[in-house]
Amino acid sequence: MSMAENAAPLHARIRADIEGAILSGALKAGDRIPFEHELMAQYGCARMTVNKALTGLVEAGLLERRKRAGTFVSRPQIHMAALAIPDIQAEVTGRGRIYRLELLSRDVLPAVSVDPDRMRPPRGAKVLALTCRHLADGVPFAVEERLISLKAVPDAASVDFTQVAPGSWLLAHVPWTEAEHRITAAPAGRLAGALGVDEGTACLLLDRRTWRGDQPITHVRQVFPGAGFDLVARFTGAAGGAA
Amino acid sequence: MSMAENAAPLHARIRADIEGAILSGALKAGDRIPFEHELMAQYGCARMTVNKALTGLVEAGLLERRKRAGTFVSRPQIHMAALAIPDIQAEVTGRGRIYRLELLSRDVLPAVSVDPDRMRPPRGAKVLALTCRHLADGVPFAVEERLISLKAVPDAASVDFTQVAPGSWLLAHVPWTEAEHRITAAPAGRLAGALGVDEGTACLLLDRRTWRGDQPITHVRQVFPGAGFDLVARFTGAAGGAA
DNA sequence: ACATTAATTATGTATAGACATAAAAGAGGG
DNA sequence: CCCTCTTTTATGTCTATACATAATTAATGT
Repeated sequence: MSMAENAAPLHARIRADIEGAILSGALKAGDRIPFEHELMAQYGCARMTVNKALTGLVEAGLLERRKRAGTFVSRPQIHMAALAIPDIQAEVTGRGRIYRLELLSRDVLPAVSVDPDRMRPPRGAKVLALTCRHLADGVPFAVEERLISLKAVPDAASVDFTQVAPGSWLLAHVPWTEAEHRITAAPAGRLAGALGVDEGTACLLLDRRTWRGDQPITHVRQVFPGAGFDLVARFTGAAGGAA
Repeated sequence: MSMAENAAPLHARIRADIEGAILSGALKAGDRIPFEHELMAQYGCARMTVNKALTGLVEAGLLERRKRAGTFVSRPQIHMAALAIPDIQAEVTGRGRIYRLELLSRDVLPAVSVDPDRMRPPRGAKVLALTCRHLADGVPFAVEERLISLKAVPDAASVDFTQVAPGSWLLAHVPWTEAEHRITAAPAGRLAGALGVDEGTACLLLDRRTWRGDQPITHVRQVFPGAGFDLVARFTGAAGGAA
């Protein structure tokens, strides 16, 4: 066979056709797209194949379907972006710089309220409190203060956090189901010394909490001197879909 | 029939069972789950029904499948969060405060590079340059400097931006396909006066660009005095799935 | 005229079977 | 022992059909 046959499965082609029509503006929000039986005639396939394509587009939020009425293009996307929360070590080495970690303090504390208002606090549990400094080429890049619930992550007690960054270790060892990130700007304040900047220097504060079910896992505040670090979020509108 | 039959379709139940097993920790990353023919025996259904459940979990990123080998629980989720990019007016009124908009400047400029490195600049096109101040209860809440491509959005030339916030108007009138957000911390600098704070005050800078296809639409820099504003991102890990 | 009931229609779910495809395991040949 | 070829197996795709469900339209009874 010399012809370059269509490699993509048919349901993916149908899906791509419709997705393209919506993205290009040929189909606008509220428009009705052809009925399943029309599409199956158009593509010469079974209804299940059309249905698979349309079901996928519904899950991706591009279409809405109403029985007896038909299938319609959804209203514009929810205004959200995919924000890559950085693994600091990867971030530093990714810029071709040498990463180093310093453990400034390590304590086991009785569980103060790791989670002030959101979910039930771990009663009687203990908490591992760490302060770390991340360096790039020997220059302070970020300082983090972290609490780890030893009830949720007992293994953390025996890890040598002078070797592994707590964030990387947790990421690899502890799955989480919910996370909250809070991004603020603030002066360096009492961390100015550790960061090697003036007290008034504008810094990016990244507060991050993770849970597994309703059990808190960790709460970390990372402080980046403003000049050295941006958080970047890229978003591809409707095209992105599920993945 | 007095029994409360299972309302959920079977494929959703199968999916929920597996999702639950992964979330609860009964199944860990890398574990193999039963083959399709085992699941169809277990649930007493056809293979297509099992397949639909598993395909959905693959699209949600919970499972990976390899031919001949089987179906496996995926590695921990990609570390991304859904970050709600705020509509400032909604943000202010949502806090029960009175919103007011001031247009500080308005110019039509020849198209300087709206997009320095990413995508092709609009040749010969003109750009609408706006500077706005957002106030909450009469107090400066944010200042934004915005460029709008008049080639992409010719209607913008005739809009009265003393009445409508440019961001809200664009959101309602111009669909976009790609966006990039950059979050930084920086001192207030030359905008200190407009914000009513000291020059050195730590501020949150939100740089935001949107495109439609490869045509730039707008580029805005919004500056928030650090004390008044946080960006919050919530993320529900594996549980959330596609939607 | 109005409420109730029945028919119509598009989508939702499920089935049993078929063939294609990719990857792992096994068999043979050098 | 290494390389190649064949077989096996689980997933990937697709079909044709069936019945369920929800919403609209049409028919009917009072």
